[in-house]
This record gives sequence, C-alpha cells and structure tokens, in this order.
Amino acid sequence: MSSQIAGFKRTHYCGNVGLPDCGKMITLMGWVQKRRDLGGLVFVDLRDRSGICQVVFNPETEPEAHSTGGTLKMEYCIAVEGELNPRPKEMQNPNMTTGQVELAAKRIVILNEAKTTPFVIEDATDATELLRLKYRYLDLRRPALQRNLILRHKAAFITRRFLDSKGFVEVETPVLTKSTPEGARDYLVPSRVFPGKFYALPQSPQLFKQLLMISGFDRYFQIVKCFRDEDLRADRQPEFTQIDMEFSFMTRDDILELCEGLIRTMFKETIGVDLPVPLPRMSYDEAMDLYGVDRPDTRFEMLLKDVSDILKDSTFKVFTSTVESGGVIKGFVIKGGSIMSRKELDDLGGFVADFGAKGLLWAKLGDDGWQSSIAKYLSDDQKKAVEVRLGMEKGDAAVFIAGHSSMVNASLGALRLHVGAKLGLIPEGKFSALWVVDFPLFEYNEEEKRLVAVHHMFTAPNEADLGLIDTDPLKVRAQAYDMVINGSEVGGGSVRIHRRDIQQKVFNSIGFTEEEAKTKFGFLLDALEFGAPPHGGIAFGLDRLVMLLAGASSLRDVIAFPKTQKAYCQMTDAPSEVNTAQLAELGIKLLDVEL
RNA sequence: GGGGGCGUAGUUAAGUUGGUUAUAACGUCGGCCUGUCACGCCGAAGGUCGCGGGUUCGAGUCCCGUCGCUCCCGCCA
Repeated sequence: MSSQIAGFKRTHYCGNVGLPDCGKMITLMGWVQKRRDLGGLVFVDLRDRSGICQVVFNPETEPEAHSTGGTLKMEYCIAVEGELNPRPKEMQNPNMTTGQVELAAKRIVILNEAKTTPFVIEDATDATELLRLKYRYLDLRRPALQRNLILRHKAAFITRRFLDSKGFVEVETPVLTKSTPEGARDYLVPSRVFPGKFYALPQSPQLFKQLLMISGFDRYFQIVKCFRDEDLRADRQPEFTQIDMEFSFMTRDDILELCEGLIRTMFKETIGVDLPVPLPRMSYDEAMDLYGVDRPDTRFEMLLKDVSDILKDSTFKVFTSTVESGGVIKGFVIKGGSIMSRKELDDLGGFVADFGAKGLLWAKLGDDGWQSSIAKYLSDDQKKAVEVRLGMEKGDAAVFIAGHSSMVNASLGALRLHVGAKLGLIPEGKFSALWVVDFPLFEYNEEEKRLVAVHHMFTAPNEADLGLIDTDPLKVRAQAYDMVINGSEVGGGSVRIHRRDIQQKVFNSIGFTEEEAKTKFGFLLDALEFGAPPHGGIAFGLDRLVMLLAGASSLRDVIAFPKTQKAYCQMTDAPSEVNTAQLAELGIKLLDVEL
C-alpha cells in the first residue's frame, strides 16, 4: 500500500500555512487559481477548500520545477512540494491570510489538467445562475459556496450534538410512503410490484414521528429530506431539509424553550450572534394586525395602523363606502419618505396591485402640510389624527389602502417590506427572532367551500376553545407555533391531538368522513387508542436557517445541488424520459406526451 | 395557471431613430518581462445576436410565437 499520490503526500492545507511553519518542507495539493509569469519568476496562487497560498517557482534554484510551473493554467490540479518561506517585508500581502509566507517550489506534478472553465472560479463571479448550475461542481469551488456548505454542516452537527445532549434519539423514517390528502401536492413513485399503485415521497415525517411517540421514544429528531411538488420561490425548493422533532410529555412552553435553546446555540456557535431568550411571542392576530402577515419582520417599525375610524368621516367616497361595507382603511408611515417622488409613490400602486389592491393612496408631510391627492377630502383635525395614529412627522410619507381586511393586510404587509428594503430602512446584519402563537385552528377555503386546517389536521385545539369546535370553529385557536426570524418562517409545529375522540371531531369539522379517515389514517387512529401520550413537535427548515446564517439571498446558495424554478436540474438534466420497457414494467402508459 | 425582468464572442456587458465590417472588459492563444498578487507591455483568434416565423430594400433593434433563466401572485397544512 502506498501512502503517496504521484510521489507526493499532502502535509498542509493551503489556507492554514503561516509563519510558524516556515523553514519546513511541506506539500500542498489543490487547484491553480492564478498564474503570474514574470518571465523569470513564476507565481501561482494555489487554492484548496481552506484558502489560497502563493507558490513561487524560481528558474535559477529550481529549473525543473520552474519549467513545469510555467505551463500551469487556471484550475489545473497539482501537487507541490517545497520549503515554506517568510516573505520579505515589502512583498507581504496584507489582503491574504497567508500573505506573510510563500512556498518555494522544489517538486511539482500536474495531477490533472483542466480545460478553460466556462467562468472564472472566484467569489466576484458575474456568471449567470444558469451557467453556474450547469457546472455546479465548478461553482462549488468558489470560496463563498464552500463557506456556505461548511456552515450548513456545522449547523447540522451542532443540532445533532445539542439534541443528543438533551436525550433525543435520531430515527429514520421511510422515504417511500403513503400519499396524504390536504396540503401540498405529493411527488409520486410508481410501484412495480403493485401496478397502478404509488408511493408518495414525504412532505414531512409527520405521522411517523407521532407514532414514534406512541412507541415511547419520548424525544425524537431527524435531519430529513422532505418533498413538495409545488411551484418554487427564492426560499422554496422541491426537496428541502428539515430538522424534524417530536416530544412526549411536554407542554407548548416546554417545547418553545427547548427549541429556543437549539436555535440560540446554532446562531452563537456558527456566526457568534446572541439571540436573546426567551424569544418574544406574538399572537397571530397581532401579527396580522400590525405587520399584515403571519411572519412579521420585526427588524424595523413602520407598523400597520387602522385608520378606519378617522377616515370614515372624510368626504372621500372610497373611504366612506369601504367602511360602510365592512372593509377597513389601514396605512403605515414611511420614515423620511417625503424624499420619494410623486412617481415613485404612484408606482407603489402597481406593486400592491398583485395583491388585489385596486388603488394606493399616499400623503407626504412637508413644511406646507399635506401633499396628497386626498388632502382636500380631509379636515385639519382628521389629518392631525392620522399623523398621530401613524407617528407621522415632517419629512415622512404615509400610504393607505382601503378594502377587505385580508387584501389590505396582504398588500400593506408586502409593501412594508418592499419600501423598507428600497429605502434601506431594514437594518443589515441584525437578527430579530420571535414566536408567532395562537394561530386559528381552521380557516375557510373559498374554492372548496369548507373549513381546512391552518397547520395540519393533527394539531391540538386550545383546551379553552374545545367547546367552540362545533359552535364557532373559526374562533378556535390552535396550540400551534411558528418561529420567525427576519420575516422568514424558519420553523413551525404544534401540540398534537392524542385523543381519538378529539381527532375525530377535527376530521368532522373539515368534512373528512369516518370512512376517509379510516382509509387514509386508520393506523394513526388505531394507534391513538393504545395509550398515546400527550405529545407535540416542530420542524425547522435547515435550508432557510443556513440561508439566514450565511446571509444568502437564495436558498440555492446553501444547497449543494439545487434545482431551477421549474424544478429542473441543469447539470443532470433531471427529470428525464424513461424507456418504454421501464414504463411497461410499471404498467404505465403515457398520454398526450410527445417524445 | 397569471404578471414583471433577462437572453449579443468562452464569460459579463454596450449596441442610438431599423442602415457600411456588431463594440469593450475579463478569459483564451502567441511574443516579451526575475518580486508579482486585478502583474505589466505588444499582438491575434474568437459571433447561429436563445430558437422559429413575420414586417421591411435592409432587423441585434419593430411585431407574433416559442424555449430557457429569474422575481412575484396563485399555490405551498
């Protein structure tokens, strides 16, 4: 057995060499970042995952190594042996962690040549994402992506260590499982043995982890891939990783406290940020009221305020008729917003149109009072009252939307984030985490004309609201909770129903017949009757957490091999056609597909 | 399913009102250069203007369709 590669054995990583190593013979292996050929001396920046070290080839002292060094091109994979030397003072590079030293090459071997890469491997790359995804293995050579994936590894490792120390057991659950009704579309896998039948890839290990509680594992977790066949967003991929947990004999508050410990430890140990615990808690109603969304970005103010009571008495017809028909008028202040031009403010109307807002009204407060298309409809007292309600001062602007409360909240909630980002009012580098609690158990689905579960149908109602399930189900609050950081939902969970009679009640409420319940979840209902313990759980989105830790703007930057917005893999060309023999084995015939 | 943005050399971009041979930077190739680190200097090659159709004497530019990437709405418990 040889312990050498092409006669070399690596002794150091490029980014870790420093003055204490000087005078030693060392061997580095890595990729050529850059060659600078001065005619005589040749300098090569050698890169591996730890960083970059300069290698110098001297034609007088090491002619053989120098002649090879002169042929190197970008991204050649090489091994170099030589003496690590301190650089003379005036030749040190303070911009480089290894800038005080350099490797004087004595021996070199080209382990593999490289074609000209489609884009230059550097953090400041301006290559389009399409190209980066096609050559993802090259993109992943970039230090920024290497940092992100290493950060991801650390977050996962810290999670395992933390949860192990708290007595959790990691259990793997099936990936080939059963399609479930409600919720996201499933990815399906056809069965060869049972023609015409399909497995589904899990949207979450929900049922299995509840069954593990019934089995007595008491504290379960799993870092697990989940799948949802829905359209993508910058923060949504078709396959994603959850830190999935379930606990027995713990109250909601016990669960929140334990999770705070996990997330706090993760932020502290990866990026040195101290999240203050206990985290603040905000009710769903309050979040909707003040932020317009159930995942409030609490890094900045500009809170939504209801001004219906003031403006219903104005002479502006839209306001009066909106309030008469049961709608609301809400608005928020844009601090320093009077620097925005009339056009910029008018353009915000186009932004909220996506959310169903028919119009957006704005006002600037300057030295001469209100500048606004609605100024003439408001009395001085009404203007003053609006200023006070919104916290509007000279130099500020405000925006208003009138209409149905759900539309108003959605529009203003999105607009608040849009304007905040546009004017730089959201503090960079700040982390603001909280729990959103007291979600409603049900909501009414207009399309299906029935109640659906807001979280999922195994979520326990608040004890105090149990009586309302039959009488006023929309008033029932759930023992559900979401952790929100900087306006991103990073985790969500609930205390579960552990009594069959209550589970049956919830099924009834969403129009799930006993027969359906038995077919889809008979095993769970059966299990609930064998001494199921009180339990609850949560799942954190590992990808989103790492995205926050890394300061990335896309989930794709923290996933090694992500998919495009159409769930396509540019590198492997998945999904792809299969041959007719494969289809025949599965008993599948394609309809209306041109091959 | 719907709306917005983008697609020009290997890469990233510029390209005027539709008008001669489609520019630049980086990269690539050749030459020179012994302390560079965005090395420098000289020279060269490199184009299906995403694809298809249309309008026109003439299309990178205008129109229609289509494909891909991206952001958002719907959707995603």
